[in-house]
Amino acid sequence: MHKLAEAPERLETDFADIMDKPKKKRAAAQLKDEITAYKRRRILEEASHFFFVNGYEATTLDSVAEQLNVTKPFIYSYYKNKGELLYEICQTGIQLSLTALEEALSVEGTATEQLKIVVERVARIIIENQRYISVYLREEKSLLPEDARRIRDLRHTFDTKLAALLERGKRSGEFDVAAPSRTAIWVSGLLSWIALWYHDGGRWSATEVVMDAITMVQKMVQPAGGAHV
Amino acid sequence: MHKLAEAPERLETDFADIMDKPKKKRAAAQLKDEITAYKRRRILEEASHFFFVNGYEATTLDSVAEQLNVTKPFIYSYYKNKGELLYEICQTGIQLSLTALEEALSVEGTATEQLKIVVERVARIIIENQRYISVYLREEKSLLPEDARRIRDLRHTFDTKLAALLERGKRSGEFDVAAPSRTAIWVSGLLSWIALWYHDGGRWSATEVVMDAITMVQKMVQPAGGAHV
DNA sequence: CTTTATTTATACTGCTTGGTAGCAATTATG
DNA sequence: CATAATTGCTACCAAGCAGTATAAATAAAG
Repeated sequence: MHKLAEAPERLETDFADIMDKPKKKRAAAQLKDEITAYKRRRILEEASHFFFVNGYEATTLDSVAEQLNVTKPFIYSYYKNKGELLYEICQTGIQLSLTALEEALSVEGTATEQLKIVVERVARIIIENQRYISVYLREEKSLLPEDARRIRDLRHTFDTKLAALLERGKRSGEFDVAAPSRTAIWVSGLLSWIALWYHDGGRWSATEVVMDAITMVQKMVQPAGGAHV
Repeated sequence: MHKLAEAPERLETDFADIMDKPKKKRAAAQLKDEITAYKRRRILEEASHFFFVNGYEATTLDSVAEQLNVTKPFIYSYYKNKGELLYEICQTGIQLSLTALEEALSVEGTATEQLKIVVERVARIIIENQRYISVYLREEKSLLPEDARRIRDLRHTFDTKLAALLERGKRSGEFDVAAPSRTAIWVSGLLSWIALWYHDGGRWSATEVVMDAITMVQKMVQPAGGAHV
């Protein structure tokens, strides 16, 4: 389930330090960093689970530690406090969505084709990372103001790039949108809503939800005269 | 700002008691009940404000009391505990939306006309009662299971009635919706999203948001061949 | 003007929990 | 194997807060 090999996200390596030491030590240091990163990820996963199920304030770090079969000070040696944990969770969720959008936008195609790919990929990412994203949507008020700000900036970037795509489709005549920047917010809202609403093992499968989302968004931008082909 | 005259919602009057007493006493008892109801409303308002801004768990009843220039035991003489306050807030928000929907549905007209009225009125109610509704969306996990259940039932009623309207429009050929019950959920989600996203004094006015919501929903149900007239 | 009932405040408790100081165990190093 | 360094744990504290027992103040009743 959790392969250690699976790439730590951030190796906070000290370059000066690395260059000073022989190869063996460097390799050892890298492995250690990977292990550290892995531990951080595991803590984050379990924390996000509890935050998702019980809410941020109602979750005790003792319960998170217990789930990991460690103790609270263990967590504190990897994160400076509870708030940092929340920030990482929220940031991760939004960053993943933004990355998914950017990757989808890099696929060549008409605005219509691109929009479909965007909605499909982002919706999938949102479902896969539901915990992270819904924790963000619910607990934004628990973030430190500067942390909340940073994440809001990411969301704004998301909306802006989406708006640019709609603008392109509008100019090409594929879409009928009065104000692309405003429509982008509704589309982005529709996608976010999935995180709050989707329930694993619920009435509808992930695939059905993704397909529905595509249909809904297509209709939201479709010209009154019918879909562009 | 807060007129006492403005009708208490629930007069928990004991009828047997009332019938036993002369008119004067009955009138006095009624006034007392109105005052009690008013106090309850004021507590609820301030509590919802704090829950909205800081979150449920992060809000202390001492701070709510201070805002009202009373003390914590005062609150406890009108609500049995913090959880009851949360329940009333969440319930109020969803009940208002449902009532708005039902009233809108009682207006005669084609499915297209009715849908427009529904979206307009519900969106307005959601904006006006944003605090109550967004507290519900964010703090559902903090509710007691049975309370959460009761409110989910209200939401389900909402979605079902909305689906019936879409079904009617589908049969009349006004709407193009593959599965009304599923589309209803997206529409209901779009409306709920307003509570999380709208910001008083933000970039867009309440009226603009309502108009946008109408447009979006109309497009979501509009047949590929263009809007029905 | 008493007396009784109601309403609100004072003052407290018990518990939870974020966070930490200092110790034990484990691992790496020469 | 001895020593150094890292990593994790035990045991604790201080603060915050939901909830309450009880007294004071106020209003109603006679």
